[in-house]
Amino acid sequence: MADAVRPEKASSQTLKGVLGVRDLVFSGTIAPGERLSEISVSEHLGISRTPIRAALARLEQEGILEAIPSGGYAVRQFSVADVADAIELRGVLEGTAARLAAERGITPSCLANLRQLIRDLDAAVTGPVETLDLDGYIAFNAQFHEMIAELSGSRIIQRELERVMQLPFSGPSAFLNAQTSVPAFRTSLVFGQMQHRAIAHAIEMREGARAEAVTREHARLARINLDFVLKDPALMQRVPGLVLVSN
Amino acid sequence: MADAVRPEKASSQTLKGVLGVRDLVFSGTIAPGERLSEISVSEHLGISRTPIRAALARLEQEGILEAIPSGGYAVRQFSVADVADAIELRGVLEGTAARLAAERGITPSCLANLRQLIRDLDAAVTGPVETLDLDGYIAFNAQFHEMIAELSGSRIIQRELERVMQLPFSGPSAFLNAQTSVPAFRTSLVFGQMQHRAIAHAIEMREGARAEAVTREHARLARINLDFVLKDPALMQRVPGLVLVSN
DNA sequence: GCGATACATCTTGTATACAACCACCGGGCG
DNA sequence: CGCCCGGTGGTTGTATACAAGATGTATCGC
Repeated sequence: MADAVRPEKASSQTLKGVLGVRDLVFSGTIAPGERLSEISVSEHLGISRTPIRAALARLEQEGILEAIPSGGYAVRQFSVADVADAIELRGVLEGTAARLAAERGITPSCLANLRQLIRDLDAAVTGPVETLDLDGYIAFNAQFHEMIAELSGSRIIQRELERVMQLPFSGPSAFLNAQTSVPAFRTSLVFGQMQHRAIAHAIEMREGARAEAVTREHARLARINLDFVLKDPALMQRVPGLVLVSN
Repeated sequence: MADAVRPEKASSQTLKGVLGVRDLVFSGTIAPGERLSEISVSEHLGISRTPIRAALARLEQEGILEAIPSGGYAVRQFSVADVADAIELRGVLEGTAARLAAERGITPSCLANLRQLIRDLDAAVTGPVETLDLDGYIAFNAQFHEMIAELSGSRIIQRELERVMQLPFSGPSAFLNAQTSVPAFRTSLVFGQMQHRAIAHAIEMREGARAEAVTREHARLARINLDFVLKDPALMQRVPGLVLVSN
């Protein structure tokens, strides 16, 4: 999603390889645990082995592939516990980012942006549940979490947070798309937005401990959504990364 | 140090490349911010460009190089604040690992291992400060921190913790080597060991909050050591990664 | 004299050919 | 009949050759 705007070093073929293999994995063409050979991938995508090699290495550090001891890569397999841990980890890191933002203070202009974002999110969830602007909420929600990372004022934390969110199911919007049709879920967005306000307020008031605690708890919303989605196979298929989860 | 025992996928040439470039960077041959071209590195190490390319990509995700927008890599430059943040980050992650270990509980055999490690560390710091077994302490200390990561019972956390420790100055033993000659430092080891005991006790007693808090604070010892080392250029040179720190 | 454009050189990105390694399979020997 | 050993296929690891892009410089025009 946001990865499309990351030129980094992949000019063309390598990027094609990354995207292609990602699709191969998330579409379920290659089963979790299955080994994938450079040559077959390169033939399948019509790209030479060299960029495929680079793409595979990238995807390994991205977390959806794992290196095999004897060489080569296999599709990484996740358990439900892994997903829960990834969510917990995101909560811990975002909580730290929020705490640092509160402790170190943020500039007035940043505060203005933060408040604007809160207003945008408010607008998206205000009114009767039927008229919620879900797409807008998802976009602003992603922006909000991105901003928390920035406000920490720490390149190191920011970088690590970006890394953790690369896992397909640990992002803040991972389970949102799946549940558009579930009524109870929509009201939970309102609750999530209350937490957003609390986080922003804590940062503004420089209440570090509160900012951290609330942000951590906020991430556990994803955990709840995960449990919910797991009960319904139809919903599971709408969460892209969940094909990697075994049991 | 512990990287030598990581075959992963680098059989020979790529590994040589990683080690070679690492040395080039840490020896100060290449200044922070300086661009390093594949061809010059490949000539310098007598290796073809292909494995060098892989090595450079590895070192980028390891954190000591950064990708240049126009292609290629440069030696990453760190500020003192970055180092402090990396230490904070390690504390947060280790704290989480310790909390999870406490909350989820550990097996009796793991507990026995943990206690044994505490005894080993005790033995290394017992007695007059002149006779401290510093090398032993460093080794057991590294083992202790590794064990905390394992006890979390989470592959995800463990993997992330390993990643963060790859930064040369964020490991638990990063500043220990440098200060063998400083008397005041040695007594701080005793204090650190008290924290080790508290962490182990908290995990055993399943006191998650305490385990997390103490482990976080324990990491800040490194922060103190950092401030101390920064005052003395002679000491700075004994911490390998500190050549990457600019101001 | 200054700016812009075109060229030259160096850089990385890509493709392909070769070598080494691992694993599997078959046959022979104990 | 089982185990060990050697061959063979396929895989990844490495080297090199080529193409495309970027950057810096020099020259030409204004």
